[in-house]
Amino acid sequence: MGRAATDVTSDPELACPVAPVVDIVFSRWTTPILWSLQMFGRHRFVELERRITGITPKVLTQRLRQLERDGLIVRTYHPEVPPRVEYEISDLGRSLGPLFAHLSEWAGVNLEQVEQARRRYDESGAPRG
Amino acid sequence: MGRAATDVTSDPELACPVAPVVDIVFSRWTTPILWSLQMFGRHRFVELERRITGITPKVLTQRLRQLERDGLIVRTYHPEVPPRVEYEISDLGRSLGPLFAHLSEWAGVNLEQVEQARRRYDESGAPRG
DNA sequence: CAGCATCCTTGGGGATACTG
DNA sequence: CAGTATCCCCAAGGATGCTG
Repeated sequence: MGRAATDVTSDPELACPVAPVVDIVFSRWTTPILWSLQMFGRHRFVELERRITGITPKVLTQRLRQLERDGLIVRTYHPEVPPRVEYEISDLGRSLGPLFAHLSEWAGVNLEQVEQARRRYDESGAPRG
Repeated sequence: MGRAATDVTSDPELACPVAPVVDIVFSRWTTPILWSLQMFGRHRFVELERRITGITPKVLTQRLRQLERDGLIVRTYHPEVPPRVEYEISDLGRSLGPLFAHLSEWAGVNLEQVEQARRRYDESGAPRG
């Protein structure tokens, strides 16, 4: 799915062991989706659509399918009128929790440094050479 | 840089605290680059180009600039003939180490489950509804 | 409601060629 | 060597409209 070119895994020695995870967990929009399901529980399609600002239904569908296929979320179809579909995080998806915590902790500690570096670079740091 | 649309941070309450990190750390090709510098130390441009299979010089330059701007790597220009440029990881970049370890540990434990889920989905799991 | 179909746009990357 | 400069392409993503 997606970026075949990133598949550096073909060369075992030089492979970056993080690469496979990136395609699974950090595709566009996936972290807000997983985050929403993780934090606020079960969601219907529209609820996700509303919660995640800016996403279009088409793309939301695509991402949900991908996440379902990867086993990170569970989709439940209720054959009613009007139809109702619910998405919830799976155990596998929940296992990403500590990882996300780690990530947001890193952000909390270091994001300011990154922005500082950017300011410095933009003012005077243009590459000499 | 890149995906402005992902900037869900505008809405504080619903914001996914992980989102900002994603743009910084998990852009395309950044993890192999950081991984190489982290694991094998200082690199010249060609060395990186050779180590990271499939990347083009143009894109490598782009990513290196981005990482330098974000303060995750340090670029050193040696005014010699022929010119020599060296890239190394910064302290800030090195602070991602535990995170990467966490990621690759998650991969080790759960990647097989993901692939299993995919196989199951592809065989019989097409969304009913 | 929860989507799928269709059309269209865009810009990230790829390929190639060229300099200081 | 370490990049820039161009050109080009395609697939992710947006917009819109329609169904079970």
